[in-house]
Amino acid sequence: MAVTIKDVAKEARVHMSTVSRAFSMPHRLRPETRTRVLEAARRLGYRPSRVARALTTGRTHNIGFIVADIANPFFPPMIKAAEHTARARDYHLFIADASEDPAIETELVDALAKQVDGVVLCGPRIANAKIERLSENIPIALVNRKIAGIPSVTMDVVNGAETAIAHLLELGHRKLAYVSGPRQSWTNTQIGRTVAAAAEGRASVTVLGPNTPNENAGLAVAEEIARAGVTAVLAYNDLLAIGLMEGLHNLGVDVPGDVSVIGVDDTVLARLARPRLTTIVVPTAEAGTAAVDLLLQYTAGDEDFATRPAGQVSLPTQLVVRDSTAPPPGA
Amino acid sequence: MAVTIKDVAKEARVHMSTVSRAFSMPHRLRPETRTRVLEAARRLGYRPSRVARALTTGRTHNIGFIVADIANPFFPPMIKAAEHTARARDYHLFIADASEDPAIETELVDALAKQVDGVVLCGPRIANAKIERLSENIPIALVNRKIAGIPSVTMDVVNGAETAIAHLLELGHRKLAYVSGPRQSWTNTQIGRTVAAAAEGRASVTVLGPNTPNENAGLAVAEEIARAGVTAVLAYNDLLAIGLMEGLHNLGVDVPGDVSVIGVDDTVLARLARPRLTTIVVPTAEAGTAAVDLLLQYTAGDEDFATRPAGQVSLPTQLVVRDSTAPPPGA
DNA sequence: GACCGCCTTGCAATCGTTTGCGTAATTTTA
DNA sequence: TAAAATTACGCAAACGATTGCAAGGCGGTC
Repeated sequence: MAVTIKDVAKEARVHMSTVSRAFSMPHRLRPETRTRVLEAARRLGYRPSRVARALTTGRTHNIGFIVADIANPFFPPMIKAAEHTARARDYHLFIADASEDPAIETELVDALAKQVDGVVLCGPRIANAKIERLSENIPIALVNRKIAGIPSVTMDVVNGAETAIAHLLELGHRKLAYVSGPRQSWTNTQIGRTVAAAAEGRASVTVLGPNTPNENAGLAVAEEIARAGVTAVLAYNDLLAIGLMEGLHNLGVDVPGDVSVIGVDDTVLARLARPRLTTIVVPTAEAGTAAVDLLLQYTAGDEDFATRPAGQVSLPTQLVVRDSTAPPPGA
Repeated sequence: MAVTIKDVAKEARVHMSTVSRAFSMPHRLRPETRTRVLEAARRLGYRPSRVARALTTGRTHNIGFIVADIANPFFPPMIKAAEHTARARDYHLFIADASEDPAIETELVDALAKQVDGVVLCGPRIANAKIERLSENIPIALVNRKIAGIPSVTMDVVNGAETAIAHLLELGHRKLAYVSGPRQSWTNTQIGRTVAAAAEGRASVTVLGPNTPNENAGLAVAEEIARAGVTAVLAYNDLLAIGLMEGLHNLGVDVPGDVSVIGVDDTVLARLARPRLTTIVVPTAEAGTAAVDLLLQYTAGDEDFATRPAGQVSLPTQLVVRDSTAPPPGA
């Protein structure tokens, strides 16, 4: 039914191998035959079958892109950037949603392994050891996780969180809280540690969580925050922060009058929420691009990929102060 | 390197064809051999190669999912639902972002065609005639577009827009505007027509656009709206509506005091914006699910797919009234 | 003018499965 | 218990490309 290399060969009166070469090694053909073949291919509307090609070459020209939750507005810009740069390199992207579940994530890697050249794990919830094991079978690149020997791009949330805490301390806050995210999130532990260290000796820190990083969880944690008597809170991400703000509002607690709130990610939502959310902006699109480039360069060449050096990129973050932070009451 | 059907055959002391059958037609094997094979496969960690399988069967078990703009919050919930239902049917999803460009969209269909069993076009910007032509070569399902003979799921925006206009008329508005979206969008022309028809003889309608459906375009159109002297506007989608609200705010025009604004889609943003946006809610997740199910049922069986009846689904919409609509000034 | 080497192209094996066909083994039937 | 019917499994040819090898043609060199 579909037009194959054989049809083109017949049309151009050459052997299939010549047709193949017209596409993959054009310089090895006499210009005349090359154009004859290409012309025939054009006439017939021939497109090489990536499936068949993959079988012999071992390269599918596909990438798996696994995220924790597509609906989390943190991911779409990253996916978009990743898809665009992949396409520019002549690669296609499988997208899969792991639903914040390590088991699903692992299964997804295994399921995709045979039909991709590598996979990028975004905000993986899998344990390091397991990732290392998986990456023996298939090239893996990480976003928001750092493991020696595995390509990764991370956001410098340490610096971001330090800046955020400094901001709060400067405003005069002395009783802080961290609304933490998923336990398996690398970013989460990074932020948690940084908050503790940065506040050390200057303010108290209550940690609440772990929480699923969505608005409902933020909403649910509001009461606890109100009871805790803290005057400022840093949340694992914008979703939690926004849910929290809504919850506090429902409780009659004023943001930022009674308590200040800071998020992380600077998703579209941060600008839209009222009060507009002070947050740590992370370069998601750049991360997407960097991840596929790192992966592709890791899989390039034909020596065993595991022996090649794995690139590691750290992207800068920055605090953007909006309306959800202010001095504590009575200051 | 990877373990193949041959390795399993050797391990289980049977022919490869038996291994193949152990997976694809287990009932045709003696229970004893079947378990022996399956056991061997398990020991070796064997996973059939979908690539090789695709070559012989002609079915890749992959679906292409093409959207106009991944970053538009309208799409992620749809993609997520589509991916989940596809996975439940043992299919994987290629995602591609057409950047609101018909040429890219067409190219994407062609590029993906050889490695998918069908593609879902979400909010296509391609002309009907071209879609019909493409769908001769590869099964296509449509979201937010209706073409005879092609499976499609559409949102009943006609009813939604009628309700929205009725709402505005009842509030007392007599000078309306429609901020239109992309010219090639089926939804856009549906809404445009409905607005004109519903207002006929009861209110004037100014149409502004076409516009790229994002916040910036909405922001840019604000001045024109202010000058037009209308008291209520329906926008093609939430993004435009929200950008418009921001633009009006900058101009000192009060929403909903001076002009009422209604959006379409009910993305997360609608609840978050201030004033909270009155909008038409459309069932995006259901659409994603329905689209892949329609496509899969369209591609099932082995007669020529073009001869099979194409399912068409219309999903209900509904107006949710929030804070961005009110009676016109002086009413 | 014979030999050598390069350039161009054809030949055929291969990638990992599936599947129609054939045959040996087993069960059913008479 | 022999013949017929059925079942279980092996054989080998596809699927659509890639690629190492070889052969033929050609020009250049001595």
